[in-house]
Amino acid sequence: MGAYLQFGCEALGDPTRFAIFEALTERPRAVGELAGLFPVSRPAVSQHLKVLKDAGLVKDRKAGTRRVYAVDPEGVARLRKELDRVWTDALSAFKRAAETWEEPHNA
Amino acid sequence: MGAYLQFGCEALGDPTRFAIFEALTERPRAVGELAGLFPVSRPAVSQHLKVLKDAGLVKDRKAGTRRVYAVDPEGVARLRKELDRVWTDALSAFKRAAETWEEPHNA
DNA sequence: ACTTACCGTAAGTGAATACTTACATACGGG
DNA sequence: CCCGTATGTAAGTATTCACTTACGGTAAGT
Repeated sequence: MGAYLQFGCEALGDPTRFAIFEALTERPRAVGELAGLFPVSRPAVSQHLKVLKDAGLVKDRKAGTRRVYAVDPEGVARLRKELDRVWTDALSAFKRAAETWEEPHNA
Repeated sequence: MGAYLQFGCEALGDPTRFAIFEALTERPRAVGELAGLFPVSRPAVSQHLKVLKDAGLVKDRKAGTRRVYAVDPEGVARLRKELDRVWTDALSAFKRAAETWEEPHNA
């Protein structure tokens, strides 16, 4: 019953952006600190963070002149739940087709 | 601890490709059948299926003149496990930073 | 054998997007 | 105040990548 959901899997599609998110799963970090971890410019990191934030996967907080980003547990839980549904459907589809693997349904 | 993994999250980054994968979580389908479900050409579907197959998320089987694709439970389980680690890290990072996040101690 | 159905791949095109540099803004320290 | 730090945004570029059409190849039906 897909329809197409955008929930945030797109946000993790880019390797650099995924790596930035993964760095935030270690601890909250400022933008400049993140930029030092990857071979991209600081503005590029800012743009990736914007995508992650729009997807609800991270949130930010002002700390003096710096801006600290951290994972947003709410968005993370939501994405996890959506994906868990997909994985469950996938595995149940496999079990269901395990024996009828011989006859594909046609349209 | 990162390094950057490619495990297959990229494969689900594209909406069309994700929808194709989701269609396979319902039941195994032939290429032509999948192409009938989305407003893209059949070769486009073939290319998406190649990406999904290279990521280990689907497998294929010849059935006469048709080729039937189905979810690969092994690759699905692997991706699920990897992502579960990420989600776990994310939530534990949140709990660890929960106290220092809300109210910065005024000084 | 000829034909039809089904599919993968090659090649080329167009659009999405990740990246850069340049600029404007907010904060804190001297 | 002035200055250095830290960041977001704008604008432009370049590269990725999703898509199409064209073609070749295989399997089944007649």
